[in-house]
Amino acid sequence: MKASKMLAPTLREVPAEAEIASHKLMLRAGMMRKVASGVYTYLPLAWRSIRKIEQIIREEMDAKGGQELLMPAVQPAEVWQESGRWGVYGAELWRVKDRNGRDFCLGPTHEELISVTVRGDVRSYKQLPLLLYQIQTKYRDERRPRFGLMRSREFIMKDLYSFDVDEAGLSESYAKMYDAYSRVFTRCGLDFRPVEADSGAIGGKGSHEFMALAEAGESAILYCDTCDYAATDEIAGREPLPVEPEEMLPIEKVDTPNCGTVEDVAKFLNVPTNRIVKTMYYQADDELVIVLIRGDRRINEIKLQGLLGCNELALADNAKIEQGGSKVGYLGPVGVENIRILADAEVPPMFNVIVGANDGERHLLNVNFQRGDFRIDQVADLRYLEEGEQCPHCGGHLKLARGIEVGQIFKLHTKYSDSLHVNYAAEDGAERPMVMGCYGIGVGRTMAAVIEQSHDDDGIIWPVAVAPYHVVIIPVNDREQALVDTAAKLYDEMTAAGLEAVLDDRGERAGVKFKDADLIGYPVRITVGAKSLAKGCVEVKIRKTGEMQEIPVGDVTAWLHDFVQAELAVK
RNA sequence: CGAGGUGUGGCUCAGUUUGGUAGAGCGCUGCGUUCGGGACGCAGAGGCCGCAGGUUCGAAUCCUGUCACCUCGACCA
Repeated sequence: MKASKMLAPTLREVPAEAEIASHKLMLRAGMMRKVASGVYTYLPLAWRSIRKIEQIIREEMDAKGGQELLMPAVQPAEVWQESGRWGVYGAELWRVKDRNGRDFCLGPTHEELISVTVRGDVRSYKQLPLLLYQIQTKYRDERRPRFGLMRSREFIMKDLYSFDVDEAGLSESYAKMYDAYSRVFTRCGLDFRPVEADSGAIGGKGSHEFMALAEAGESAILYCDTCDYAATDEIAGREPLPVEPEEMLPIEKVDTPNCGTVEDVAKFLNVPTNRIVKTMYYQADDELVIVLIRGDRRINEIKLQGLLGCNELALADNAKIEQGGSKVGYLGPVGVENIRILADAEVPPMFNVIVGANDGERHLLNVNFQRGDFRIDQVADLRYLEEGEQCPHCGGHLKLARGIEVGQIFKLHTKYSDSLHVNYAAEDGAERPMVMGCYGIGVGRTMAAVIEQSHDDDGIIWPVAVAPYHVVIIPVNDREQALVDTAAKLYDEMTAAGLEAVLDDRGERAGVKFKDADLIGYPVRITVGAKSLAKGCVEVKIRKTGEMQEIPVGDVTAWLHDFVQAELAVK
């Protein structure tokens, strides 16, 4: 590619829309442009990287026996109604109507369609297992698109679906994908961790997310500093630690004016926040429920929603709660009737806790569940684990990190094969539901994650495997014919050798070319200058290390070939 | 969905308070000088100031509406 004709409009200034490094750099390097909120055009440089990531994915999926197909982005409402998700998916499902007013959606995922496809054409256990995948544009009408390709409304995703005869088969498929995903992200040059995860709206039990570690990541993960435990903060949980027994004291009601928060109460009564039990009212669909949790903990609404099995979950309106002397900030479980009370597992064993009194600005001291002071209908793990807590596996210390979710794998079991009747005839002739799994990779997000992890003040530092090009060749002065000729010769030679080269033949000064080369992040830069050429050499600079060396003109192509091969070898 | 903010040339922004016929830097075009880390000079091109109404002799500027975009929040009783 000649730089003079390449559509890579680099910017000196950062467009106002960008917040994080990867987004800024993609805009500045002339890789992408915004069309609407969360909707982008991929310019040629970005598209080359994306195609490389896709190719890596294809190779690894195919290596596990995956077959690529392509389903439509536009999906009729009927199949979503059949699976029951038309009603529960919510506002993120991008719904559209055709000219006749019939409902469709732009697919956010393809469990429904793949199920319909498979149930129509797969009948026998002899055809299983089956691994089908596509790389396709997905749509999610995010309430808040942000960070460029990190969270966009239209994005490219690889989604693979596995169909097996039984759970053992699913476990095998799942293990294959776990391995394939690890290879994909390793080849892309990412620093990542697979972590135990919640299966969210997709449903089913058993899931891992592949997290690219990055401060700009939107997800929090907890991992152990001793063993290999790692989980998203959404699902991380552990058994409560044993509590030291105490003598149960008589309940006492005390005034706690202007103490509407746990911190206020703790300060006012001079006790630690973990002596307090918070009483939270939630609206779960049509039901009002109470959740009790230790004062220094945070309720994990994902766990709560999972327990309740509701579609909508939110803190209840104050108006609904504040009846008969109760006041938000001074709520408690004692004496409450007709409302279901859930408690985090840490709560029941506690002694002499402080709760709101449901009576103006007062709290109760020395309340004990074990004495029957209040009722609990259901106990469960409902909280977030915090950094520094003991690891649930080994007792080591948990650390918190942020990550970008670049992939997730799920065991769906028979969730969709049941609702969508994806059955097969087993060896004994009986009809059984197929056991399914689904496995996604955010392609654009993977590219953004690579940049997020690999850049410096000057620009992107592409790993060779996903770099738009391998090398840029810069004649340092366009008016010296020997330099121009040598650069052109190298360019032809490298291109003929199958290397991906850009010849910077623009009539720019050297400084501009160097700046752009660093910004765009070519792994290798070859500078053709008079001094080196006098010795029959060119300068070769490796972007990643900054390492510079002079190599004879006749040897550079071979050198580059070896360099690229070495970088592409999976570590 | 709630709160705040911003819409002026391809990009970054000034001008809006106090209405008077549209600016700067970067980028772009041409010429010249320069030429190894975002050069300089001269000459140009490019904007119905988001859109629609209104007030006014006159609106980028004031008023009303609307759209888009950005940020924060949507959570601890």
